Amino acid sequence: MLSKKTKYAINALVYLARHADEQPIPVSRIAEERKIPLKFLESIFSELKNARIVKSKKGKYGGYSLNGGTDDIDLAQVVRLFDGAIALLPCATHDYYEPCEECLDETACGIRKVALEIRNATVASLKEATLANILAREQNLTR
Amino acid sequence: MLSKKTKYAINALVYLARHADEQPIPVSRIAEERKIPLKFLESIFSELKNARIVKSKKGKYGGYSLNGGTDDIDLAQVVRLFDGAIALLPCATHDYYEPCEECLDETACGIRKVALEIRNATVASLKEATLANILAREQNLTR
DNA sequence: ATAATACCTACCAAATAGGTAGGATTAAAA
DNA sequence: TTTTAATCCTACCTATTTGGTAGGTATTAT
Repeated sequence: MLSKKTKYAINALVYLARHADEQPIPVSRIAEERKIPLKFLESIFSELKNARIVKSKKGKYGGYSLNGGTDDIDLAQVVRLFDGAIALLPCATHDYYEPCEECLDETACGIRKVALEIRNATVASLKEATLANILAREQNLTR
Repeated sequence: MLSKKTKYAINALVYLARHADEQPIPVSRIAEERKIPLKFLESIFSELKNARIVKSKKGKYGGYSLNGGTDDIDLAQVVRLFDGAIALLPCATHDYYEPCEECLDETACGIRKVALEIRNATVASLKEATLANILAREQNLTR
């Protein structure tokens, strides 16, 4: 399960993508419209900015905007940023790799093979899910 | 990421599957061989028994054995038992379903569609991963 | 009887999740 | 130049979950 933080982040980014014309948008507006606790969302945007997924404009009439096009931001980036590794097992991740303690031969481990299979499929789906792709899915009700 | 509890459970079940001929097997033996804390593993087996995934024999020379064939037990059952829902979002699960608070039209939600896609693929992989299948993957090094 | 096992109840410490509080800094507008 | 509205920063907080431990009771083969 995704954490609330990740869910909030995704919702906020989709909101930014949907209002790409009127940016920058203040956090307060997103917090209100999407019913997300303001201070919590502020800290989320702080992390999104550090990760260069959004950029900010300070002061009055400031706010956040997407850093890059809606095609450049996908859910794999966001999930990794807030929830860490995507795989079910540390031995099946690329970025957060750790071997299992009692694994004699990792390349022969059946459990790991399942985990790798699932990880590959999940990452592929999450990478395909760019903000543009999510918006397109919402238009296209025939699914 | 799977919890340690789930990982321990999977490892213990694979151990039982691998030694299907010499059952029942005491928890102490699995704990020792797989380096799992004994008391913790005991509580895991208690849950596995409640879920009728294993069966027990009390007293001296007792222990646990698989309840059913190695084809009947798959990772979806085990993961659901210990970690709960498999999907990334509550609105994309069958058993643990909950709507999103701010979702106006769930059937049109792009994020949910991604989550459903991933869930379906993940559940399919986990169901395919029976204990028999895992053992087969370990034999078959050519993957 | 004894040894070895499952089973049961209670407790516990550390980490994580999900926030809140209070302000300092910046920049546009009046 | 003051006001307003925004980001940014530091610190704190509480509840839940995770990953165990402790200490025993009941059961069964030898």
